[in-house]
Amino acid sequence: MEAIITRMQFLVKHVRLAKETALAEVGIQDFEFETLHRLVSRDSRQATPSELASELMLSPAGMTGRIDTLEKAGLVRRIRSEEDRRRVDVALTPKGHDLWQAAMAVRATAEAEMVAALEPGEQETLDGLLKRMLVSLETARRPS
Amino acid sequence: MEAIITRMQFLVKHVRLAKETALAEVGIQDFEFETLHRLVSRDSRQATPSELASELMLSPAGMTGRIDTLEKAGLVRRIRSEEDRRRVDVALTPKGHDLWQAAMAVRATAEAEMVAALEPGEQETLDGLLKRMLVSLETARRPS
DNA sequence: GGATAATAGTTCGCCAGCGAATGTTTCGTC
DNA sequence: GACGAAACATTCGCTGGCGAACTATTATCC
Repeated sequence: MEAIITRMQFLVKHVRLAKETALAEVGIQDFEFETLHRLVSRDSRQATPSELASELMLSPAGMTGRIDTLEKAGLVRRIRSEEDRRRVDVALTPKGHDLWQAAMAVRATAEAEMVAALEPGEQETLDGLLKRMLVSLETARRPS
Repeated sequence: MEAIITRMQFLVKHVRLAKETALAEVGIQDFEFETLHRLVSRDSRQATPSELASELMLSPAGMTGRIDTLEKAGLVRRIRSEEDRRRVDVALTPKGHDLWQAAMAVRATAEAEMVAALEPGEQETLDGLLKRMLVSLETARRPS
């Protein structure tokens, strides 16, 4: 039981390092890519910092920092919302979209390396188990 | 396939946060506990920084920082090796051992929460899959 | 309708970890 | 036996992220 967590931690760390070195070839960092990825997965290609922060399990302060970096690199731009002027929309720039696309290719190979040890059927089993654990955690956290 | 990695990352992050808040009650941080834990799991109750660094997947510089913190807190002490004077042995102090023991209790409950969603049999399945992925990564990394 | 609370984002100070460079000590080799 | 290479740990500068305090805007309620 304890082994499960330890092993997962190592696997995650391993894959993160592999991904980082792979992404370096495209000239982008892991946390930048991850943020762009969340943006792209949205229909509108944009989201508020709060939404991103919660999806990425990041503190608001940390999110601001990330967006700063991305904006300075020209991959993203901030747009103050008109209806609610407290809010800010983070929108993907064309440059950001291009870089995301380039990064997608190298990322896939880096991540595939880890799962390659398992048969397709086993991968499904694994995914199912992980999903159930996640769902259980989400629902357990709700009442708080 | 991509989902597997994403879910694992979230689970790991989740359990790390839960563990951190739990460990705070005992007055110890996650990275401190993790280091103590590695020390305790050794017969001699001590290890060199390099050994710890590789076991914890940490850079040498990061390891030095951790040991500094632990030493300042009196949980650990540095002993220069006599045979090889480049080496340093990190040894657990009585205080360190006590704190580790207290931390073990709260940690267990925090980590168990995550795995609780699965039946014992499923836990074994999961552990087996994870283990195989780890072994595969280790052996693949060897030739480099 | 004006005081008060809640919400969204940012700033500030701090910390753990990294990479690169450094100081020591030991090993290999000639 | 001396000298260059390798091994260990550390220092230094930097960076991403966090919590707490702050600002600005909107919602609530008497």
